[in-house]
Amino acid sequence: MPLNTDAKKNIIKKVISNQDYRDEVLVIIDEIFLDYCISFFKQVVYAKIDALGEKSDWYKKVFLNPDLPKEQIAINSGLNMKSITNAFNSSKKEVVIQASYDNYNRLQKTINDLVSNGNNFEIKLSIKFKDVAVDLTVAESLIVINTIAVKRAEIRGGMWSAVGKQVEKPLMTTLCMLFNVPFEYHAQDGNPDSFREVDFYVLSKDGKKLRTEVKLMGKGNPESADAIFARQPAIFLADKLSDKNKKQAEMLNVQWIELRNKGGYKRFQEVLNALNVPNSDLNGDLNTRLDEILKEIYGE
DNA sequence: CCTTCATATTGGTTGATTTC
DNA sequence: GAAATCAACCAATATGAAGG
Repeated sequence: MPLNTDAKKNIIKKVISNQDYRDEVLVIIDEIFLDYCISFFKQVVYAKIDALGEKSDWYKKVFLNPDLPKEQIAINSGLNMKSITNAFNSSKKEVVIQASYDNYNRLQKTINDLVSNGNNFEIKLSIKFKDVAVDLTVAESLIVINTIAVKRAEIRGGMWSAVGKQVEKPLMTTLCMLFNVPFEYHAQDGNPDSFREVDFYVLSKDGKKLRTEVKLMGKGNPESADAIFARQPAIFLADKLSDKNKKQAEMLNVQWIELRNKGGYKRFQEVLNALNVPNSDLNGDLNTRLDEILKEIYGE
C-alpha cells in the first residue's frame, strides 16, 4: 500500500515521457509476493511439524485460527475480502470466519474428489527451512497453492489501486510545472468539498476552475471512462485511450490527452492554450526537467 | 472458419468518511 | 476502534464484431 518515493518518481517520469510504467509496478508486486511466499511456506513448515502425530487438520488449526486478522483468515481459506462482503453484505469478523470455514471445507472437498479420482496425477511440495523439512500430501499441496494464488490477487489489486491513487495528483503537478504554469493556477488547496471527487483542477486566466480527470488505465474499462464524463471535466488525461473514449470526449467538448502516444505530453500545452491557462514552453531537455521537478516535489 | 481486436464485464484493492 | 459505505483506483477475462 505505501509506495516509496523512488517508485513514484519513476512512474511519473515514464508516464510523461511516453514509456510504459507498468513494469515498475510489476517489480513491486513480484517482490511483495515472493517475500510473502517465503514467510508463508516457513509458517507451513512449522505448522505441520508442530502437529506431528496429531490427528487434527493442522492447516485449519493454524491458518484459519480465529485469532488471526480476518483478512488473513479469508485469504488462507481461499477467499478475497471483496467476495465475502459482496456475498454477505458484511465484513464483520464473525461473518468472515464463517465464510472462510465454509469455503475451506468446500475447497477441501473439491480437492479430495479430484485426488481420489485416481487420474494418475500427483503433486507434492517439499519444503525445507534451516534444519527442518516437511513433505506435504497432494491435498495439502493443492490447498497451499490455492492460497498463494488468492494472495497474489490481493497483492495485485491493492498495488494497482495504490499506484493510481498516489500518482495522479503529483503527475498533474509535474505536468503543470513542466510548462511553467504559475503555482496559483494549479494549487490544489482550498478546494470546496464538492470538488473532492475531482482529481485535479487548473485555473484559467478568466478565473474558471477547469476540472481535470486523470487515469492510468489501459484500454477498455468503459465504466471507468463513463464515470469521468459524468463529471463533465474540462480535461481528461490518461495513459491510454480507446478511439471510443476520444470520440466521446470530443462530443462532450472535453480536451483529452493520451500520454502513451505520439504527441503525448506536448498535447497538454496545446490544451492549456486552448483553455486560456498561462504557461510557457518547456525549458531545456525533458528528462532533465523531470528530474529537477520531481526532486522539488519529493525531495532527494 | 478461425484469428484478432475492441469493448463489456467482473473482481481485486485503497482511502476518506460515517456509523455503530 | 471496528465495521460499513461509497467513490475511486486498476488488471484480467469473456464476449462479440471485424478481418483474412
